[in-house]
Amino acid sequence: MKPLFHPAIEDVTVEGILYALSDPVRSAIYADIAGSQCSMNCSNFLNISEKPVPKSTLSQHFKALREAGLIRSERRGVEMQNTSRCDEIAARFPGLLPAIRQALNLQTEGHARAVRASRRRLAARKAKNR
Amino acid sequence: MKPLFHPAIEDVTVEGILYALSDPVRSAIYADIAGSQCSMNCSNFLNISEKPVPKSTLSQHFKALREAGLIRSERRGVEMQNTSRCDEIAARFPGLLPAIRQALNLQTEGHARAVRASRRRLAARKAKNR
DNA sequence: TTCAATAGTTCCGAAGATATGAACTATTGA
DNA sequence: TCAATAGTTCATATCTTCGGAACTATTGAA
Repeated sequence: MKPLFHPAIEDVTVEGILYALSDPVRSAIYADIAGSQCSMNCSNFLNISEKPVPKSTLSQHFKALREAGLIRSERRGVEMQNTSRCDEIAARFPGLLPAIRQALNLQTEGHARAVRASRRRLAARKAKNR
Repeated sequence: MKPLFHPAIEDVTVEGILYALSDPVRSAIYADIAGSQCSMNCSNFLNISEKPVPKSTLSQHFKALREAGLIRSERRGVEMQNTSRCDEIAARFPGLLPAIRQALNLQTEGHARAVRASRRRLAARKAKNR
């Protein structure tokens, strides 16, 4: 197998990072990898979205994250070990990734809150109509 | 003319912001608009890049920034007045835009430094071969 | 009012990017 | 050696983006 391409940290661009994280599937994958101490393999993410993501698509998403410089992928036996390169990126662009992560967290919290509120409204309406 | 669409601030997404700013022309436009007190019209940006950007393309870029929630565009006489919505976004996603702006600044500084160093090397080589 | 100038938008075809099923490669373990 | 597992690559259908040409809105001058 061809060795996978990883850019040198000085070739990593802000635009590349923003683009890689501008896809909901990729930002979810990245959040998982960056948030967990241990490394992750691709198959962990087949059900990351509402509908399952095909593995060829998943492979392309990992490639995009890799080529943006966000993750490092190394073969470990039969599967891939994916780790975040956030320390390197923090040295080059301090504060960028934490700010994005925080914003993504706020957004999912806000979304969860909206879903809960909508469930409450629905339940109230049902109770009223009983 | 149809009134231009601007999303409500609660419909603005992190992914949308990242995507809008992941294009070098758009991030340059946004940096200019956010960095200046006064409003900007589109024609200011025809020469924002190395090669001039056609106005139809520029119009699409403004649309992308608008629909991501980053700017507000209003007609002021014959031209458009573009202003940043960064205050609204700061209330929803605190710290996100400043972090991105800082990273983009670091990157252009780094690039300028690399260009200067390369010019110095070139000059040194010329002097040596004189 | 009419016309020209200015500033942008919209339309549309070409070129480029993305998603995904199918086929392929690499590794492990039986 | 073979099957199972994990992921990549390929081919192609689909979606996006770019940019020239045509169109729209506004202003100011004749």
